[in-house]
Amino acid sequence: MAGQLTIGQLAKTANINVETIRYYQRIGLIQQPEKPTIGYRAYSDETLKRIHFIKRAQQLGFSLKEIGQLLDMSDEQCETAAQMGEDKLQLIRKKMTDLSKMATVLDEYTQQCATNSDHSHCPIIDSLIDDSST
Amino acid sequence: MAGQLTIGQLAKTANINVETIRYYQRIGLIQQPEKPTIGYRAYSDETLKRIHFIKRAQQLGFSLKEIGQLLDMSDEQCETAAQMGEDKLQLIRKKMTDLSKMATVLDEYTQQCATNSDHSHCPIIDSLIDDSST
DNA sequence: CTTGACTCCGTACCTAGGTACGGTAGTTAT
DNA sequence: ATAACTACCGTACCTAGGTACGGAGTCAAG
Repeated sequence: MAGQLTIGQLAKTANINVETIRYYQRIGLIQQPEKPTIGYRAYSDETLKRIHFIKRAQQLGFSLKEIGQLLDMSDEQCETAAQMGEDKLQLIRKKMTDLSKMATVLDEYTQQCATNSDHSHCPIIDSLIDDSST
Repeated sequence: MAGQLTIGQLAKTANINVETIRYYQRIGLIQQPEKPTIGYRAYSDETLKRIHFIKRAQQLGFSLKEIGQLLDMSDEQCETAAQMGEDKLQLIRKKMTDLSKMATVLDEYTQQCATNSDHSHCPIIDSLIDDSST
């Protein structure tokens, strides 16, 4: 069914903004259908699938640029896709350890704040000023 | 010592770009010293400390806007600082679980790629297109 | 006293991922 | 056929965190 949607219908179906679709066209992520002599441009559900792809890939942490590369790949380049996946995985793991470190330090600071009886100083502010732990 | 640095010296000491200092001044994070009639503006090591504060707070995941708020707080507002710390901590933990989910899915995909013998299809691409798991 | 390095200042540009505006053309409902 | 929606299109604007440029002033060394 469907297969022939106006940009507004496509936007609604994909749960995305019309302007975003137009933006994706501008940056070459999706193609703009030919404009018919009569009526509006018709979007196929190929395009809908493509948008779903984009959104899912975004959820996995891929940038639009990387998503473009993924979309440009044909199946022969499975290794490239796999490599990109692994690279991204590395990056995610790195981000996680970074965040973990942040959390540890922040947690320590807020704990100090909670048990702070001297109200003339704030441990958080002091820590950031004095550089005793970073 | 020191205490009287030119912007270039300050930048070098703080290991930061001159333009970045000027940017921080523009957005009000640090104050621009008065321009003397003769010579260049002189930066104190108060400013240096402030930059250190900014950089450390950034490492903890605070935005420049939030850092501005932290810097504006006097010690009476320890509770506010503590609250901001806890809020940020929550956010970090949320980010971590999100990343963890991403990693799980990505890992699964790349594993499938590694054991893929059918070279006419790439599991990563297929997964993103077919939406069988998201 | 001139050359090179540095400061000062405003303004423009950059990435990433969009959102908003405004005029015109085309479509649908009454 | 006229109002009320949409589509179409270019362009401007937004956040965040800067970086780059260009001209003019200033300073220190040779």
